[in-house]
Order: sequence, then C-alpha cells, then structure tokens
Amino acid sequence: MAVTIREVAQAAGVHVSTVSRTFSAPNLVNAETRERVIAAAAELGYRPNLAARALTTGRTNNLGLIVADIANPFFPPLIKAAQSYARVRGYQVFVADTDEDPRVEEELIGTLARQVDGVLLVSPRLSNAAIVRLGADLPFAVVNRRVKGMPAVLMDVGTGAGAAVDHLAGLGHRRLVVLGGPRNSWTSGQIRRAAGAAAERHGVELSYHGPNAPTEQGGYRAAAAVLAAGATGVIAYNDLMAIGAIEGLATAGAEVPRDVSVVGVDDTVAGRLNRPKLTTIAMPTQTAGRAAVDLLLQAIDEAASGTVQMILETDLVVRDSTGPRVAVERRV
Amino acid sequence: MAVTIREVAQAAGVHVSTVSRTFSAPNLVNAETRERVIAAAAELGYRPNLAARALTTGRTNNLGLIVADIANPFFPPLIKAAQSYARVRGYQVFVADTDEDPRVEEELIGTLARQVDGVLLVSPRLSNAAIVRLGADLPFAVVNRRVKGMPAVLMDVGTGAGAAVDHLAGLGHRRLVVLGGPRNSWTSGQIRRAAGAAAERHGVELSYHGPNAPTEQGGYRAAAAVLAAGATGVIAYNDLMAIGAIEGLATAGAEVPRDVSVVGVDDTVAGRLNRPKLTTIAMPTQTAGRAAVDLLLQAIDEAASGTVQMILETDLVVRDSTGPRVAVERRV
DNA sequence: GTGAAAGCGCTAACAA
DNA sequence: TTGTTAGCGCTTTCAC
Repeated sequence: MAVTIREVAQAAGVHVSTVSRTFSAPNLVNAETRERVIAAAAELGYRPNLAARALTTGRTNNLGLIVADIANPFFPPLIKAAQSYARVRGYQVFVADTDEDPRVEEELIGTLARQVDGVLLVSPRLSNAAIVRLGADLPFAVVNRRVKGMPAVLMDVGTGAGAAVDHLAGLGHRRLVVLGGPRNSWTSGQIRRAAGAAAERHGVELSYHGPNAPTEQGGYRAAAAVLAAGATGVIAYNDLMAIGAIEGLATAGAEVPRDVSVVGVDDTVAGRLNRPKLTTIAMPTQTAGRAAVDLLLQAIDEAASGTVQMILETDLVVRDSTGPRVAVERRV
Repeated sequence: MAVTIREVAQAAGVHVSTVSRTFSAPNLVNAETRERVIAAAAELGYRPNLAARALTTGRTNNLGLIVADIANPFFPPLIKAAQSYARVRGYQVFVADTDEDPRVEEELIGTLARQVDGVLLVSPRLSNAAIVRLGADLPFAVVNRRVKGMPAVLMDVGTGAGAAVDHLAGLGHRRLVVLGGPRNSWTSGQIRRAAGAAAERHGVELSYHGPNAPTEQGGYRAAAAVLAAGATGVIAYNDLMAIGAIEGLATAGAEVPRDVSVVGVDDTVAGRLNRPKLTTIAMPTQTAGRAAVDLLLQAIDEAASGTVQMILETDLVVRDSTGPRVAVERRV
C-alpha cells in the first residue's frame, strides 16, 4: 500500500494533523518542524491522496474536458493548451469524446460530475436548455456556444465568415452556398447568419445546405448540392469538410479554384497541407483553450460571480482554394 | 451539496449499507427493497461519489493516458480509441501531454499515481530503467516500447521499415538515410535497426541522422543532411518530419520524388493530404489504443499475471513521394 | 504551534 | 436479507 500521512507523522515524530498542515497551510507550522516533516515525507516518498483530500475539502482539483471528436484536427491543439494550462494551475483533466452524440455528452457529464470541480464543454452538441439544466449541478464553461449566464469563450467566426463573403464577392462570385455543420453547432449558426448578412450587403445570392457531418465525407457528399445550386463560391463548416468538398467537386469535373472557390474554417494542419492550399478562417484554438480554463477556474472559485463571455477574433487566411470567377462560357 | 447515500437511505426507509449494496452487489438485496432504493435514488438524482468509493475499495476506476504531444496527429486517433474503449469498460481517463519532456512525464506519473488504477504510456520518452522503477508503484501498459516484464503493445514498424527499404532499393536507390526521432523513442530505434538490416541485404548504403524533433521543423532542418549525404532515398521518423523534409528539400532545389524519394511513418491525415501524397508506413493506432487499454485492465485485475506483449503489424502504403532513381546527369 | 477528535461518502466485514 | 460498526486518507475545528 502507498505511504500515508500517518507513516510520515510517525517518522517525523509529530501528529498527523501537523503533517497535514505542513502541506496545506505551511505557515501555520513551526519552520523547524516543517523541515522535519518534509524530510520524512521525501524520505518515504509520500504523495498526498487527492481523492481523500477531495472528500473533506470538496475540491477534487480535477477538470473535465468534453469534445465532440478528439480525432478532428480542430480539437487537439485546444485540448493540449487547456490541459497544459490546467496543470500549471494545479489541475488534472479528464478528456472525453462524445462522438458527436448529445446523449453521450449528457451521460459523460453525469459520470464526471462528482469527480471534477468543473467541466469545459467545447463545441457542445447539447441544446442550450440541456446545458443550463446540467449546469445547475456543476460549474461549466463553454467554448463556441453562447449560453445565458454561463462563462464562455466564443471564437467570433461571424466576422471571419463576413470577410470570406467579402473576399468571394470581390472575386466576382455571385452565387454562394454555405455548407452547414452539425445540428446544434453554434459555430455553424454563426457562419450562416454572418455570411447571409454579408451576402445581402453585396447583393449576392446565398443558399444554405445542411446539416452535414463535419468530416471529409460530409463535404464530399455535399459537393453535388453545390453544383446543383449553380454556386461558384462555397463556405464550408470546417477545413475537413472543405477538403472533402474539393474532392467531391473534382470527381464531378469541377476544379478548384478554377470553377469553384472554396473557403474552410479552423485553419488546421489539414488545410495547410491540402493542395490547393485552403483559404480558411483561422480560429484561435490555443488561446481559447487557455482562456476557457481560466474562466472555468474563476467560476469555480467565486461560486456565482458575474458571467464573463470572452470573444476572440478570427482571421480570413487567403491561400489557393479561392480565385476569380471565370465567365460561364469558359467553364466545362 | 450533492445527494449522498444517506439521503437515499432515508427516503427509501433503509440503512445506508443497503443502498450501498443495491449499487455494488444488487443480487444481495431483496428485489422489492432494491426497487424502492433505486426509485428513491432516481427521484433524488443520486450519483455515487467515485472518489469516496475509491477510498474504501482502493479502486478509482480511472486510467491515466500519457502521450508526448496531443497535437501530433499520430496520437489523437489512439487517444480517441483508448478513451472510448475505457469508457465502455467503466473507466474514465486522464489525458496528459508531456511536451516530449521525460521529466514532465515522470512528474505526471507521480501526480496521477494515487488517482488512477493504472497508466498507459504511449510512445514514452522516459528510459526503460525509469519506467521499470516507476512501474513498481503502479500498473503500467506501454505502447511502442518493449520493457521487460511489462504489458506492451508494439507496432512492428520494423517490418514496415524493411519493406520501405525493399521498395526504395527496387526503385534503384543506392544511398539511403534514416532521419531518426527523439532520443528515447523505441520506434525510432526499430526503424533504424530494421532499415539497416534490409539495406545490408540489398547491398545498399544507409546512414543515420538524428535525433531530430518529430515535427515538420525537425524534418525541414534535416533536409540539409540528406543532401550532404548524397542520398536519394529517405525514411523519416514520422509523417510530419517527412513532410518537413520534403519542404526543406524543395527549398534547396531538390524535388520529391524526382530527385529524392521520401517515406514517412504513421499514415496520418497529414500525409494523405500532403502533395505529393506521402508514401508511408501505416500504424494501427486505433487497434493499439484499444488493445493497450485491454492489457492495462488485465494487469490491474490480475495483479501479477504473465506479461503480454502484443505485436501489431504495419503496412507500407505506396503513394506519390517515392519514385525511380533518376540518373545523376539528369539531376540538377 | 501542536494534538485530539470528528467527519467527508462510501464499502466491507460481522451480527442479527 | 438487513443493520451495525469500523475505517479508507485526509482536513479542520477546537482545545491545550
């Protein structure tokens, strides 16, 4: 069995409570005694049992981090940043994947509930109502979702989407289509709304096709709808989908960017490596991961303080998947 | 405060131990009482406190999963598979990232020690000696490392590397270089050894350059060494490095695969999306993730049973980054 | 500044 | 089949 506080106490010739204090409130213990205790602890290889501590303090020093799909390249940088920052702040993090399923998400929150001090919901697939309901039990912070009264980090994809429409309109495209993501995705809604507004400003036609799976496959399948709509400009929910759409278009004989221009979202490695290099909306994922942990810890510490919603900017990164519209007669 | 076993007991009109049994050993309790307890628990929204349970049982039902770099595309599919399979088996998993630093790895193991039943070390950067020492305290399972007496899942990259050399030699390349990965990487050693043996069989020259950072940057920097060695065939430690090397070669005026053939390892999305599409050694990451959890749980359950080392096959996937050697006079 | 004692939520003998 | 009791490792009053 592992070394406990009791054995350290014995070795140092003090009472257990003194050992406890040495670690949780060192200033309350005589410097000399403290030295002795610390030496004994080091000698025996003592490590506090956090679970036991949690039982009395009510603080586990653990966080939950729930994402839709770990393997989607959008998430790993965020997970990495969140996890590493949490560690600096003294927290370990449970990472869980919902496979894009809201029911799994709810179940996971339940399982995690008693063993974490709070949960980070990244691009949740749950409805706002469900989040609010579950949030009554447990501090939450959400990323890419606006929920009344809840700390949130929002990546303002709307401005990016607007810029994308400006960009496409500027290139002469008159008929655009937005390929939406999963049903409950806030990001997807933002893109649609902002792109719609921008299109109207430019007097450009814009239609919506969705929901789609946020994957290459989803994009590949959606290519048909793009052609059916007669669009020459596409804004896809994420890079993966944009890459899939480009493949799908190629299969149907339409080349990117010659015949159709495609814009992705996220600025993942995938988009940078793809050929043509993807024009995309860059999301500040690492900043978001860090900030979300910050907000969550704040929410945990100050029970019910004022809610903070943090908005991070996004940028349009122009690469090679967008180009000027070519006159109809030259197409096909 | 959260609902405890006591309140459920009161509501159901039974003693706490009966409630406890209803959840941990339902068959030991009268069907009728059980119903009543379950109903009361559901009514109150009771959720067992796993940390408290862990205190008495010594079982946390948590696992640790330590990787070198979450953002490296090799890991996410493995993490996803491991996490999802662990959940099916009733375990939650802490995911931690060491940033390729062995000291962080050791520290993380220490922190996790008392709150998990076992730890999965995926492509560890720690020395074997350190792993054995730390493993005395806590069940481990390792992936991509062979440690005496420890359950392991090995992706047999050696055969893949041999096949890669066969492939390159078959294309006429007579001078190859292996770009190694991090210092303590078992995979890197395997590649070097197997490639060396295969090169000897073919009577082909093979040199080694390493260690390198397992990133695009690392590959980019190593390109100079490739050219200096006068090699026309390269096997890189992973896809990222291969992609970086291709860029680096291009910068130096050498085109892939015209002037130099490059083989990666891992078969990540990155490699599939890169242009030229990467010839690479496919690693069964998802299978490995699942299998490793399996082995770890086995090790946890049967204290000190016979050690299992599981070897998974790898495949050479030929794409566009390798091609026939072109006569010297046509190069440059 | 340190010790004594109670208790966090739960399980596991042991009795009844 | 159910209740009683002790205790897991730790923190936290309260005395001294």
